[in-house]
Amino acid sequence: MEMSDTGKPLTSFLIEDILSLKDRTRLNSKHCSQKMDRCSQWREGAEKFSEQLSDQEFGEQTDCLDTSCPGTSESSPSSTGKQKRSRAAFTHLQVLELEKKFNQQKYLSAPERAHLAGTLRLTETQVKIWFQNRRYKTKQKQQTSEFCREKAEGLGLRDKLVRTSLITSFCEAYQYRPYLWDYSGPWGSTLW
DNA sequence: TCGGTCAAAAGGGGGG
DNA sequence: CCCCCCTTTTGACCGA
Repeated sequence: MEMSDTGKPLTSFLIEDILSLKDRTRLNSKHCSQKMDRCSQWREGAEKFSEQLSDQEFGEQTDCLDTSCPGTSESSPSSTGKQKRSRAAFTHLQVLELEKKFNQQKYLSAPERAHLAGTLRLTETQVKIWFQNRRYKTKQKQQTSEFCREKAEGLGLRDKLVRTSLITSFCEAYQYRPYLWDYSGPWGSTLW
């Protein structure tokens, strides 16, 4: 189990990050209503894993990884002829570990990728594509933050109503995309 | 059950 | 090969 400088498992920080979405989604609930449940999936998932990890060290515990994940098992071409493209739904734990690694480094070498894939019971391609997509999402998020900050700066502090309106628009646009929310974003934590 | 919606895994083009 | 940059398609969920 990899530890942070403070001695806490790195995994716990990820869980804290995900759990922090709880308060934000609650703040956005007046815009969100029904779609709140999608965010709830993340929260509930994080809470469940938080409980799991408090009971047992993750370490070499791999049997809790969902091997029924469609993408992890080699999908042999069906005899029906036309092959339907399948999209694997990674488990929360797989995503947690991928996120943990991504927090450490944005790019993986081939050996690192192979090791991670083996640990998570994913293919190397899946890990590669996941990192690729994740980098793209991060970039999108940064661009969004950048854009919104420039907007707010352009308005200055004199008109907080306008700024609030902008922020509200932002929240409405990205309420269903938690990964786009910048934790230490341009408006800081006071916004949330 | 069915259609709408969303996130995200995978596809694919272009470049080094 | 792998990367970025979208785009497509799928799986999961929800309300009616």
